[in-house]
Amino acid sequence: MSTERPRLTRDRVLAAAIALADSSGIDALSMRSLAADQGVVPMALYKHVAGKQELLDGMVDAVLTGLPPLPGGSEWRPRLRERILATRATLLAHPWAPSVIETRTHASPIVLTYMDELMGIFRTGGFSAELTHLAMHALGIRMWGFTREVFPTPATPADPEQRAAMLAQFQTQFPHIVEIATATAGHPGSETAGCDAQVEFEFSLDALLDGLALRLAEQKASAANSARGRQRSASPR
Amino acid sequence: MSTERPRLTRDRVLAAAIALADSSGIDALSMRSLAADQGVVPMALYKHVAGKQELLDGMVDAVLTGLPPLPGGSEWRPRLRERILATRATLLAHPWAPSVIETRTHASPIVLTYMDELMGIFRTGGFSAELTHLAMHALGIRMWGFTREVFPTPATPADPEQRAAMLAQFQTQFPHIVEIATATAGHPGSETAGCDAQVEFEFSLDALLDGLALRLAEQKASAANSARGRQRSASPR
DNA sequence: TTGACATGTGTACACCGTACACCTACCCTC
DNA sequence: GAGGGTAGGTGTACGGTGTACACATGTCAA
Repeated sequence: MSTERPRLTRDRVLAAAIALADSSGIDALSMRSLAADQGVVPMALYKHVAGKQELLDGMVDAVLTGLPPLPGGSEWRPRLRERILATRATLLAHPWAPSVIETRTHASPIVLTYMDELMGIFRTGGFSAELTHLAMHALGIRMWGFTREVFPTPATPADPEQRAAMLAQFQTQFPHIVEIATATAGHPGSETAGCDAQVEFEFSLDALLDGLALRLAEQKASAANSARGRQRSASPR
Repeated sequence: MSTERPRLTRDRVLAAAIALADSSGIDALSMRSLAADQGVVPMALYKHVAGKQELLDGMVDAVLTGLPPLPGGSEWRPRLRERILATRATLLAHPWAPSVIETRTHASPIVLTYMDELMGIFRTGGFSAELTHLAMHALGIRMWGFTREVFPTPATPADPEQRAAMLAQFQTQFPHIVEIATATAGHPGSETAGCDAQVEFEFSLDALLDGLALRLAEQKASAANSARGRQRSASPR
């Protein structure tokens, strides 16, 4: 008579964890709350998941499974751009994903595959192994389609009079912040918590890709130079 | 006879917290461990610090206080570069700083001052308010002198035979990762936890600055264009 | 039918942050 | 000097966390 609840599965546990984190936030996701959500005692989860860290690892893997297939072609830049923006689109559905990804300490095969594919895009695009390494570092967390927003806002007092006074003080103390905040006040959604708005992300990504394109050109030029040098020093022999 | 311990101060609490986090890691820093370290009961700390979050805020502020003065001049690029690298040098002494900064939700006046100064560097360098806004987003967490390393390594089995088998499997499954790992194996310190190695950080920063320089040139070009346009349409009147 | 094994339970432990009431020792004022 | 307010430190307690360990149960194979 107690066979109402379907049997627990690792996949079911992960799906429930994702759903719970999506709806109630990552802070509300504890082994206990997840167990209660599944109508089960906390320790039951440990039969399907080694612990909380492994649960989070699995959640990331499960989300990454939804990624579209790797774009083909040999032009590194559009391929990379498309890939990263697709990842962004996938992760945007899960506000907790950025912070969880950032705190992972071990890469699962799925994560490794993702990174290997990105490196492959660089390599087939003409980047040397060395330059690919640096480029991956330059991408950093941006390879996951988001950037950590470090634009925290100070607490504003509720009383409007006090707030006006604070704004006046701000005006003299942080003139550029006020200028930029007012200049871009019309942008809705630029205050998104986990991920920054689309336009800002694309700006950042494209600026970085410009820088990498310059480095690739330098690499090709120096390779051509050294080839000429080798030819020159080899021919007299 | 119990007057051995000097009186607690907010500054003393913050200094003790920083020292404890430096030596034992940020995970070992709890209100209880900090209190024990100071020979005091946990709740005593709350007389000087509102709570744990405020403690962490204060730790960041205390570290930032050690920053060198803002470099002068009007050339945005060397100024920005010097500023950020100086911040990096300051934060490198505190491995916990990156993760703590990332989790702050409110900006203290000290943090706001830092960001305002960065914006000032852009503005005096010719960036429009709008472009400065985007540039700050593009800097993102890199404005603090580090980038989150998202290069986690999978757990390697202790048994050498198993490890060899794993490496062989890696070779076929993640060829680019292996290629790049072996190509850059000689770099010591590239596995640093919180901050990436100096060369990688500077590469990333410079690549990004290249991209921003291009955007600044575009902005100036379009401003000149629209000025010409205005002149042309105004003169007939 | 029986036993093995996977699945779920119950209890317990050591932590965490912090609310609240209390005590104590100092400094300032009369 | 006496008195009192207050800042600093204490003790206890509550609700939360992850998870180790022993035990019960239910399902499938032999």
